[in-house]
Amino acid sequence: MALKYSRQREVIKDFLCTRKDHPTADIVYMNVRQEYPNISLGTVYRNLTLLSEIGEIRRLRVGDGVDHFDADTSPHHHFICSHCGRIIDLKMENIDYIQETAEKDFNGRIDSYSAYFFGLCENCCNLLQS
Amino acid sequence: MALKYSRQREVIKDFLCTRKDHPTADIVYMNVRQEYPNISLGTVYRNLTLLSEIGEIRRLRVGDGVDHFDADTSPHHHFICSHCGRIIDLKMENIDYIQETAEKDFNGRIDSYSAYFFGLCENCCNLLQS
DNA sequence: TTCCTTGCAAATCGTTTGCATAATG
DNA sequence: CATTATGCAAACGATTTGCAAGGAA
Repeated sequence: MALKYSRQREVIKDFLCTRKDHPTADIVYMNVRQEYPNISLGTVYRNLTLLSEIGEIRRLRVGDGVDHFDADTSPHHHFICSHCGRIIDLKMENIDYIQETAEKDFNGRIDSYSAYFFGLCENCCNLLQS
Repeated sequence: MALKYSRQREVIKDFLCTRKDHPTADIVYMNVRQEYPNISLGTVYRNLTLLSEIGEIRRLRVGDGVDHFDADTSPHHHFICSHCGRIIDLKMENIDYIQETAEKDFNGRIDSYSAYFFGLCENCCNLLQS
């Protein structure tokens, strides 16, 4: 299964790189279609899956029932606004020791973890208190 | 929307309390049906949703595309085996300070967080190395 | 009698897949 | 030429919903 070049894949990746709001497949589709009008939704899904399998992007399952995608593959955590659903990158100190904490009393092997934070984003905070 | 008693809801809740493996709606349905043969899947979904909304159970979205349910609503974290998919309760020291860590550089309000750990469970560890 | 809950089936939503065709190496 | 990728549409799996009938307060 050697990878072959595809214009569609390039456009998808490029688009994702311009965004830091973790778009869904559908959002990617709608945007990419403006530059590449007859791309199909299936192709978008296939490429997003492929790109995340080879580690070029990350697939985020934040619990809202829809997959989100992130071109930033560096280790970082996310905040999800319970009001508007926005997903925001968190810049925070390393918390990898929670993995060691979890390993202490566990019979098995822990390889990774994911941490999601929930609450109100700055926008919604202001909006709701006014 | 005052809550009225329903036998179905009781049976669902009772069943969930007997399990610590975080079953899906479908598993709940199949089991409950043995005691209550003509319950419908829709009713199971409706009650699981209702029960989690009033805080009597917890809905877990671990990222496998299916919702799992947990009768244990006390704060605790979960481990998901990447090989067999099993979801296991973790008994571990409190790590709530990761929320404070996250709050430090964040403009907004963080109310909660969820942490999931991934790897191989004890069973699969042994299985795969033999 | 009010209105919450049910069973049933159809609908919805996000995602995946089969297939014939097009593009890459 | 061999093989991967595409567009399209149909299929899929999990979950939700509309509706008429049943049951609790």
